[in-house]
Amino acid sequence: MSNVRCRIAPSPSGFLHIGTAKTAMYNWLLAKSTGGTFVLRLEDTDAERTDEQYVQAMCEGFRWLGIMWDEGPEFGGEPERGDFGPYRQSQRRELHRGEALRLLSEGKAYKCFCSKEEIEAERERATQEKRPPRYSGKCRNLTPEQTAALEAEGRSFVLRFRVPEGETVIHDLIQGDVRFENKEYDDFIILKANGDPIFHLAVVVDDGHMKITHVIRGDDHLTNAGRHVMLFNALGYPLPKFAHHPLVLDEVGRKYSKRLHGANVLDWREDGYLPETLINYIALLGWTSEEANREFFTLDELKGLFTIERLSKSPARFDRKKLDWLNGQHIRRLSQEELRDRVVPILQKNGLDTGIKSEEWLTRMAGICQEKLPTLNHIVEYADFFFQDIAEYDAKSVLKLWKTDGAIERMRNIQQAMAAIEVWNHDTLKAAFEALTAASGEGLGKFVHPTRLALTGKPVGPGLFELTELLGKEESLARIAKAISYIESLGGTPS
RNA sequence: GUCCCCAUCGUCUAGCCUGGUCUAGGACACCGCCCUUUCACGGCGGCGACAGGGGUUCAAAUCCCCUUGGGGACGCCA
Repeated sequence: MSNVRCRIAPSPSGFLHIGTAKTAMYNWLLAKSTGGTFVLRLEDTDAERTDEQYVQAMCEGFRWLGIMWDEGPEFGGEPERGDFGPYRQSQRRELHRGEALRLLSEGKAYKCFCSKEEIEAERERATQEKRPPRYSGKCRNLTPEQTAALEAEGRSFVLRFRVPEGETVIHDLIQGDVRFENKEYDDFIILKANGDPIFHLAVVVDDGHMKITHVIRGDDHLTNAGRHVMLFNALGYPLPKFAHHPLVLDEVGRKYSKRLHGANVLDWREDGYLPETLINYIALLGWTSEEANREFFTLDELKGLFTIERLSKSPARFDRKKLDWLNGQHIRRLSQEELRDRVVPILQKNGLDTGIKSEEWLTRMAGICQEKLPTLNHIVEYADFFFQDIAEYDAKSVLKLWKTDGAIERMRNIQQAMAAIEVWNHDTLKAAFEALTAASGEGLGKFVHPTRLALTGKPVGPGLFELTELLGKEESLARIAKAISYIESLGGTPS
């Protein structure tokens, strides 16, 4: 058991963002690969943007991916776990306040009476004059008398951190040493006028008190890390190790916006992707295995292979095509039973009554589709004909396969051959079709494709003999008969 | 505007730290061919990159600098 403790500290804003998922997974992986502890802490300090429903939605994302926490808040009926709670930032307000006040008493923070409007105006002026927008430090050197006087006036104040002189270095596990001149930071607020802590204070206090040893997070926090290091030092907490990884970029290379489809990891569930696929893909979005030329990983395998050292410094774009490929790989790796269980609900959701078939039959159905499915959702396209009559035949295929000379004769031959089969299975069907081709001297495809059209209404799907066996003799013959009368109704055939 | 980070095929990357083994390897995508009942899978092959410029060095994708490009941060949001 190591003492590694890492955390994911998302702000519950509605759903689990793909970038948050990636950060969470790397932290989880570090914890799991070292026998450490993975903590979930909700950064719900911003009351206006927090809602229990958001928490639920986000945690469902984690749950789907299989990234569970060792310590975390009570949630969805489960009790709080861990000795460092509470795990909701909003419930740690007094601690944050206390630490802020401690900094104040130690002279490491000071009261600032500037109004929001003043600050904003200042910032605007700076931006217009193309200066960096920073707090002027106006209240930094207020005398105790001035402070008392302002307070007596009833002016509200915030607490600002007194940024020390010098330089701050972050020994980042991914980025290397990153140096900041402290001048680059203004005296940032740590406690709002209403007494709530500001993010920077809250994270540092919480990370400190929760004994977090490693902070892996997006490099949008790299500049914040400077503030945090100063705060850790001022508060007298030991410094955790930092690792800032690049953000997930969308397909055009921008920060993956939360408005984009796919920003929510559950969008992918919706689209028929396996959680295994997302795990694998997200891992690859910034990490490579030491073992060269390998892309397929399960969560469990990742657990054994993950090291921070193999995390990449450069940002990666999201590539849908590669995700699709990976999804196919993972689908093919499922057992037929697993695939069945994942695919049946999708059929049901699409109004197909799977209850009319046995479990065993559904397993076989999943099996014959397995090699073909790019996503789980494609099951509808590949197997709907098993559960309902054919509404219409694919027009293009009709033109190509049925609206031709000899189409009817061909179908009748097929009908005859099929009707004559006594033991109805893949092999006997195949033999019957082969006999047909032998007799006609034509390729197998000449018989297979029209039959597929008759049986499924489509040009694509599972292997014909497999599907026909599963459809059953009676139903298959009924559909062939129906197809023949349809072809007849087509009327004259062009030459 | 200021600061920070990044930079190898279209995309994800290996290699870079510890220069020579790199006429730069793999994967996705794309294009051929093969297998084949379509699609998919699989097999084989092809296309395709060290951003540019300066150094350092006998030797640079690998080290240094500049430029360019991309990203991020500058809230009483987190």
